Amino acid sequence: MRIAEVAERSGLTVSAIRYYEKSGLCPPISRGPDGKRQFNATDLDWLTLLSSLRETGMTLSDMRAFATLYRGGDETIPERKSALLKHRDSLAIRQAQLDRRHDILNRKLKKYQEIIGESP
Amino acid sequence: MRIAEVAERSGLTVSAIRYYEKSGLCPPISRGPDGKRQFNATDLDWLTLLSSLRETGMTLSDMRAFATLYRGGDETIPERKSALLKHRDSLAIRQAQLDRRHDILNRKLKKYQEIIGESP
DNA sequence: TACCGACCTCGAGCAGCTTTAGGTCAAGCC
DNA sequence: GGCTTGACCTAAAGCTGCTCGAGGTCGGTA
Repeated sequence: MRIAEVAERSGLTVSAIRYYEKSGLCPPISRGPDGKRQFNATDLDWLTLLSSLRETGMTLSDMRAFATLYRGGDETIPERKSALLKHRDSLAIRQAQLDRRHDILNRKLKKYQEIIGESP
Repeated sequence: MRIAEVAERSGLTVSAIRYYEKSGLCPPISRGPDGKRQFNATDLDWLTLLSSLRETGMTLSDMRAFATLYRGGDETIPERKSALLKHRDSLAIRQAQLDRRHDILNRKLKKYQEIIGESP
């Protein structure tokens, strides 16, 4: 699979994928005879998970820790699970915060509405 | 009002407030005889709104544009309203995205659960 | 009087990419 | 065959939005 396709499917950008590889977030991707990266399904899955973690606010350094666990094989699953649980909690907090901020925006919009007096 | 109090109430950090003033996101805050910033209620309101916009993903440059409109007085309210509407839409999209990512995390957790076989 | 805590400025540092410059290679067209 | 196009490559600099550290000024208090 070409890098452009992986980018589209994982939700990362091409640059971000290269950056992630360079900084050790994913194992070195195998190369074709022309030096181009050739991704397999496992690479795609991993990058998609990384994309989810990143988009939900995990830092690269936490992701690196998670990647290290991953390389440790199945016996690190309980640790990985608790890392994800912790992250899911912080995501829930963040989502609640966004909801509140959303409300504030709505109230502000309502005020503007009252001032200019058009239909919503 | 002291800067520490404004920080706590608005949700910004002390450094961020100073940074926002320096980069023209809020009008110059009045100073006491000792050179310290003295915030009034209007300053607090504005910074709280900025905080909401920022936390929901608006860029500083968009916030600057919004601040410029604000300085233009009441006749810019329709423009401000449409800016906020647009931003609220993009926030909703972002929230939906987060929900999907949240689901992905949950599925991954479920898999781990099945592998290690404990109670959820 | 000497220290503490809260503020100040300015400049450097940091995360997490993105952009740019300069290059390789295969495929498609004339 | 030669030329262009487009997708990829690397390394390095640039960007955003702060944060942190150094070094300094106050007012209050033991």
